[in-house]
Amino acid sequence: MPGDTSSIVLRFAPNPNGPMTIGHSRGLSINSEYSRMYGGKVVLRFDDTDPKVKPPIIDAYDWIEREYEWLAGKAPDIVIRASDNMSRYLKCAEEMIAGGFGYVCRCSVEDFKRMREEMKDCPCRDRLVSDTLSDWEAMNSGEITEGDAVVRVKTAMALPNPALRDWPALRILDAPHPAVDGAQYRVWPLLDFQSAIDDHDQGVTHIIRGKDLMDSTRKQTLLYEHFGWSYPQTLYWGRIKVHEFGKISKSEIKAAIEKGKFEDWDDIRLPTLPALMRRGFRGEVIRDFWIDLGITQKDISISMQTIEAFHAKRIDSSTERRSFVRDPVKLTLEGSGGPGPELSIPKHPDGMVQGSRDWTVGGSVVVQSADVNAGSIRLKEYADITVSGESAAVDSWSRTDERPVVQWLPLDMGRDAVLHRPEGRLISFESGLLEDFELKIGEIYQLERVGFARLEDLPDEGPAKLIWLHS
RNA sequence: GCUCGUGUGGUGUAGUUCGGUCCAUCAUGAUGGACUCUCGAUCCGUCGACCCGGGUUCAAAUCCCGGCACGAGCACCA
Repeated sequence: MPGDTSSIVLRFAPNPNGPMTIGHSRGLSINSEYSRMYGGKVVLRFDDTDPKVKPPIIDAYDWIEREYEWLAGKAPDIVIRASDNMSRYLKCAEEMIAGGFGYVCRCSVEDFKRMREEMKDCPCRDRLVSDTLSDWEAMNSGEITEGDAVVRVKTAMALPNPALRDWPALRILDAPHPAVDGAQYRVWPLLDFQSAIDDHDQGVTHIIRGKDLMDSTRKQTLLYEHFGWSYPQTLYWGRIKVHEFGKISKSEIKAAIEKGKFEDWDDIRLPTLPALMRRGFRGEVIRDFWIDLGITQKDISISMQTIEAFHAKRIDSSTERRSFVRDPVKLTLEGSGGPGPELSIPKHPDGMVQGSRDWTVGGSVVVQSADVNAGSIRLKEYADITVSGESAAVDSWSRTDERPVVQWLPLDMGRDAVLHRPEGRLISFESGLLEDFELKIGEIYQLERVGFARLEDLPDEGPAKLIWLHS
């Protein structure tokens, strides 16, 4: 990391207009990891100064703090809401106007766009400071209506980069803010202005952000020069795309939820952090995954499968096994001798999880219907059998030949369960019998020959609810 | 259109600052085999890349010039 790293201050600044998504998780992982490496601090700042186009959701402040902790493994060092700093932004704006490096512009959007293209000064640019100051007051008092004026930072209209030419800093918005008292403010700062002031006020030393914000850095640097501040060191990462999800838009997800296309923000088909949490992903594994990828400015495109493979590898050795027989068929066992009714099966085949699952085998067992077609099968860890109709003859207790090994359950050991599994735009429901041994809500199990799943609910009445994690 | 950024196997990366130690690293993937009473894991092998074209040089992934491709910004969004 460049610059003085003796006591770094980083920041992570989401908009609380929904929970975080997998996209945010990269930014947060990288910021929190750098903070850990250098013994620095992270400011969690809610950039919530657009009550109109991206209105904050009041619950999202808490969601995000929880998600932060889940992913980073610790709470943020400082939590700030931009909407609490409104008076500071307005004061800075006034100072900017009074200092002559900002002005109130009353041109229409189209007119200004044209002047920007033609590199021509806007007529509002060279008005007397006193005139533009009175316009500023009029903006705040309500004499100027929404859309009729904007405060711009005076840079230069001849700048080669069109994005930098007299960029907009504040605008009028007549909309209530859910976290701010009523109609207290009319003029709200845009991101580049708000964030620039906050970074300075909060003593941010390093900014690590997506390279789509490179022009923000340049805009804000120009503003810092006006104020005589020095800009933080800045690092960028490239665009990230997850194949399965494409572009993620919180407002589109919100609309889809309202239309009933998804259950809620934690619908298991969604790329949100609540959905990932619900499926049983572990925050520190997701974090390690992003850190493994590193930060480069290259645009990258990864598959959810890559994340899942990484996750499976990390949790495998600490995840207990359970049997889950889908589409079960009941078989009556006919045979004598054998190991007796008590059976002990390890919680994990390699013994990384100590202990065993103790089964009591009665006269009946269940196997998956697709497995009985093979005729001769081996009930794993138990017996070689040959199926005929609804009964099965035990050929041998020990493994004697190459017949397929199948999952099974003593009938009395199973309880009804439904596995919920995201299948693209749909959710599939697979019913079966789940091994009823030391089940705990919230726990992740590897369902043998099926995959990893989280046990979400274990009602007294009705089937247990399993949520698919990954294979 | 203007501005900025990025190009290394299918995917993600190391190496580029300061040219040689790079017939290019590691992981994942694909594939062949061994092993295994779930999936897998493990072990052995194989496949596969420096965007293109010039230039400088004894020597270029690395430096220079010119293309090309992709991405982002040019919002009264964040």
